[in-house]
Amino acid sequence: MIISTYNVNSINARLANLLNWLDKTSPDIVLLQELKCDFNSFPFFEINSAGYEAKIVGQKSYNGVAVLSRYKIKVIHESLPCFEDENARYLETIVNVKGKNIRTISVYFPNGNPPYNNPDDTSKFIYKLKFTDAFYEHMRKLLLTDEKIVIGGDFNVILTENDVYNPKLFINNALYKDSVKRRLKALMHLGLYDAFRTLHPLDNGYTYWDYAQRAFEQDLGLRIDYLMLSARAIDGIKKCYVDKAVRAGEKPSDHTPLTVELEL
DNA sequence: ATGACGGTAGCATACCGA
Repeated sequence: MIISTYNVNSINARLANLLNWLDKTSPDIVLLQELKCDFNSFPFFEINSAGYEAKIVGQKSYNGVAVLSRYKIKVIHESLPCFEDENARYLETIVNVKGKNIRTISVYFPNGNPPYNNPDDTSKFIYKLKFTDAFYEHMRKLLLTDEKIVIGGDFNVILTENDVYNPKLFINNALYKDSVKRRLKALMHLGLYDAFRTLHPLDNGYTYWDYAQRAFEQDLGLRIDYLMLSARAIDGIKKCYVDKAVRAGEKPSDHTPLTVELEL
């Protein structure tokens, strides 16, 4: 079972890139973020033709998340329960793989930094914390069960100094604030396992490089995309890796896919 | 502190991102 998470930064701008990657790597389940399109603009025909069912929560211009699968997908939640949100950031599904259920969640956490033209505006940061708190509350309930759960997403959190090319540059950044890191650690203490770190304690594991200043060529990256697995799911882990070739390819997203291989 | 650079909306330039 191969499961990937990928922030595509517009699925329509990334369609050739995405289809090429699906063809080459053939994941069973893909969790996408930042579709940047509404339901009617989503390329269902092309995705279905590639052999994948797609369930999506769309939004014009911003956000948008999807679950793609070679197996049947049942939608459970199209937004975070108990959280009023106009943004499309959360999709929870159950995928039935040869009689076994796996709960899959695609999530796009808020960035939280202020707009450039208003650096004192904390409203986006407050929204980020509220979204994260609501996510925690939902996970607390979900993780009382004994299910196989795989969460893939752009968490917009730099957890440690090993997850960023130059920690000093991010001291005042919303991705690296203590209150944000504390919340991600609290989530993990509920029983979510960081698949990449479990297998690779020392590698940087960057999944994002800024488009500007040739950041990718210099490996000025951030590890902000995560695959978080419940205990039952991490039990079967075989491999976990970042697919840097996609970021190096034609017309890339600023993120690259992160993949886990598991026994169900 | 600002702007790289890229995407969207929509037609010039503003907003968003991490």
